[in-house]
Amino acid sequence: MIQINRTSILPLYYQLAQNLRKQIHSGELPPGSCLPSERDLMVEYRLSRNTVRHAMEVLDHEGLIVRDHGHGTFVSQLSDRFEYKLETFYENWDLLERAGYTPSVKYLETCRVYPPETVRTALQMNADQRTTCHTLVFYGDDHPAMFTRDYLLTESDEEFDISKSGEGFLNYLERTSGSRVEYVLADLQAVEATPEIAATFQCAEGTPVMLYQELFLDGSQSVPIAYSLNYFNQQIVQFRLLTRRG
Amino acid sequence: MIQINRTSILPLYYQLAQNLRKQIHSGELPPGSCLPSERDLMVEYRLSRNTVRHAMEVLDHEGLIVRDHGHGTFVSQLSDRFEYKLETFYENWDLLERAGYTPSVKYLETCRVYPPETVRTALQMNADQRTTCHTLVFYGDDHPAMFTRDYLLTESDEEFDISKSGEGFLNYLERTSGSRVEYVLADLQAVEATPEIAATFQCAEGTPVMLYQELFLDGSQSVPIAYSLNYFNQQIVQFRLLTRRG
DNA sequence: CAGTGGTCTAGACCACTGT
DNA sequence: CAGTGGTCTAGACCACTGG
Repeated sequence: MIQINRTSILPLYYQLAQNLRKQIHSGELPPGSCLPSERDLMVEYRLSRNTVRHAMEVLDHEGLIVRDHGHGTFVSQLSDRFEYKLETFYENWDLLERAGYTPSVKYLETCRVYPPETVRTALQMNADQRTTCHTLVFYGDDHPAMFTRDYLLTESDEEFDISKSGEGFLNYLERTSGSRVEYVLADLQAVEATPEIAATFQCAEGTPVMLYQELFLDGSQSVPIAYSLNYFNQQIVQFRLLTRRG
Repeated sequence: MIQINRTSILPLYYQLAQNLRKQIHSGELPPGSCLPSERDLMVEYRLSRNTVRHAMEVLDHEGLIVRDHGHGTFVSQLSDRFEYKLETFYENWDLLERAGYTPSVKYLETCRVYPPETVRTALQMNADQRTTCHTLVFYGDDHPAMFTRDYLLTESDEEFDISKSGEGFLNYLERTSGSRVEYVLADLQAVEATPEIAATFQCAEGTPVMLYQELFLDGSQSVPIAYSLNYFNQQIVQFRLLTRRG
């Protein structure tokens, strides 16, 4: 039960956080239940108070626990009511899993194209440059959930077929670009379903759909890596997020 | 320049963060510029390293700075490119200010109503209970930006006219409910403009608009305080958010 | 009151970056 | 190499909550 590997490369606070996360997700620590006090965890895991607090801060920021001054630390009662953890981004695949679906992907095509102007400027490109463009459809329990078009700066025209390789998009992106994706600047709009989207989602043309655009950035926030257009089928996935007071 | 009040009620890390925030917003520390190292700040403000790091963590979570291991800490180059700070929520008024508009509000009406079922269940109400309902329109530079309908649990049928009182919605909410709003569970949908919305936004009926629903919660996450329907005019305000790797 | 989380110190060592 | 941020310790005192 108590498992901290002191020789691991992983930081101790990280291992403790992961341990508690598992206990929460497994139901061992159900929503609303009380966590051991920081001092108890100190003794139990033989860690300093600051290290225990570091772990708690991580879980706190994720929205998984609530800390009540002078009272105790409790498992959030909302932990299963939002898809978007605080301040983190997700791959479409993971979003579907979090929403309780079994994800699958249909790969449509890969090609080299001159991107739309919004994409071009976001990626800081010249007008004569082309991008690699992947088009995919994600399914949740075989219902069409997301229509995705990714524009990559890399020259590679390697096909990206997640359904075959099993490789996540972020992994693929980082492997081909050599950069680590650290930030995503996202933009959310309500738009009318184009014929392409309507056919995919089996809805009427002009139906309101959510367009989620993502600009992938490295740790310096100045090197764009890719741009992504994601149309969401609201029947399958919704945007639910938990925010807190500033 | 160096101003830390050691007798203040405010924590030292908080004062340091506030100091740096001001220097960033004033342009004294422009985007991309390098902050003093943690050890320099230690000496400059006569604080321990941990306290300095605590301040940096706060700014980091806000997305205001970027920390680069072995290199330095820098002011984010995106600080003006997203409306939603990480993990925090905003009042409509503040959103408009952040987007560069001069906000104003038109107060439409206050009444006691039986709320829609989604609202009723979110607020954990019985079918025979009524809510106080406020309807407002927010303007940015006199353009209609948000159409808002708030459902409050409080009995009060006091009119809430922000344009007269100058009181923020959160303040009003906390004053009348006696609870402090600590969390907002939000839900984002693309919907067709109803006749009411179309008239307000001066767009065609059926145009896709963004519906942002908010459930206001107290610190325990178990006491609902209010529910809010916000229709956003995408011509005026967009949802742009910065997320980071989990 | 005892117990909780919140703040703070003064050290230490490590991992990483640039020159 | 010197300098940066990342992790960790072992203390201390405070502010708050409940019985």
